[in-house]
Amino acid sequence: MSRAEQKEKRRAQILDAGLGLFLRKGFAATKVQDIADAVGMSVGLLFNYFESKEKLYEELVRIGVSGPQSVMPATDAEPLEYFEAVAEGLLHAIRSQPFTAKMFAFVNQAVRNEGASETVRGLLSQIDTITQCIPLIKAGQANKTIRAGNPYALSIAFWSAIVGIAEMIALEPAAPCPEAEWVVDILRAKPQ
Amino acid sequence: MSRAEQKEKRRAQILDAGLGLFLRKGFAATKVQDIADAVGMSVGLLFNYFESKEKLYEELVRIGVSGPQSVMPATDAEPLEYFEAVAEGLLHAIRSQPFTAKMFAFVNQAVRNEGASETVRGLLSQIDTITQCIPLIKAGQANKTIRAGNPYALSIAFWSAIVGIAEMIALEPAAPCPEAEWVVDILRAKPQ
DNA sequence: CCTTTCATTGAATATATATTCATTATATAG
DNA sequence: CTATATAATGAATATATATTCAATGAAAGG
Repeated sequence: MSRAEQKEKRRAQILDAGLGLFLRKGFAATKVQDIADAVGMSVGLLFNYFESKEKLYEELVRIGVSGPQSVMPATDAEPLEYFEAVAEGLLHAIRSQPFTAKMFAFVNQAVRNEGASETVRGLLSQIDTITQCIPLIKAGQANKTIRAGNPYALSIAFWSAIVGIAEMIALEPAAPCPEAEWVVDILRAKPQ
Repeated sequence: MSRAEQKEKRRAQILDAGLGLFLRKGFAATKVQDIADAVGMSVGLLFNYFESKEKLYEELVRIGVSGPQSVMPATDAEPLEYFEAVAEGLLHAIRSQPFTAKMFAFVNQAVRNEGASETVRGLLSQIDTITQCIPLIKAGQANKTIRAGNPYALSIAFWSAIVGIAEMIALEPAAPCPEAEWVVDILRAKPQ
């Protein structure tokens, strides 16, 4: 293995260990010593790969916001079907890819957490899924596939459930994952 | 106002400020200086009321686990109606009582957070609402009022939604609160 | 092989933050 | 009113943790 490959692998190990620890304990409660221990390296060495704990965190946020889970593609699909597809896709990814589950939960935790650096807040500001979904919910209400009610509140309910489930599965991968359909029923209009 | 009343009032101010800050930033990221600033007192004085930051946090957890939101009363009621009552009651409390909303979100955050002291973990260990609800969900499935599916997964979905909504409303009281009925529809069996 | 580069270490340093304490201000109780 | 208790302060101290750095080891490339 070349030096460059070694370096990249080491970097990935640190990022993965950092992701798990930041998710479980939060930024401030995670010691660089914890991360170094998790990877199996000395603290000093960790600083050869990342300038600071803050920069490591930033890098994870950067990866998170560019990942598939943060993408809300424009769509012409029927709104409720769109939410079904999003829920199916996310829950499937969460169930089958531990890294994706952790990253999804991490980003949503980072969004809520105040006191992040300016850089991090800037990266995260683009993510406001709850607000972005409101027009789609209105469209679904217009064609009677989504129930009546405050669209913002409906978006909060739907995404709270998705994010909460993701956190649970990320922290306890052995727990059974709920079905997407159940969550979509938060939005679905009752027949008649 | 007597000295004793003064002291009690001051103590309550510290607890309330601490609750808000711990909820927003987490234990480690919250500085005693932040709490003192929020109350409008010097750091030194804060230590006349609480032995340490840790003890202040413990006291909040103690209050939280003894509060109404942690109570899962035994019941003979029809299971789905029970979940309807719980959702109604909690969401109403969360909507109308900021302290309750914050406390509910705080306790659920504390439960997930690793690295708490032994004392705190002991206090929190009694709370495992998700597991406690499983028998009730099975009963509801037996009488066809709750949909088929893994009861544990159903409990996760239901409580993830409730907790997520509580966190959202606690952090942004101006946001519209979802209806209890929408959340209960995660569990509700479809007609026929 | 051997050399040279770079990964790696852990102790030393810098920094941030919890906690203490000597002192001052305030207000209660008598 | 005054004496006294206690509320209050903020600078000093202790401690924990991030970051640096000089020294060592290993292995890639010649």
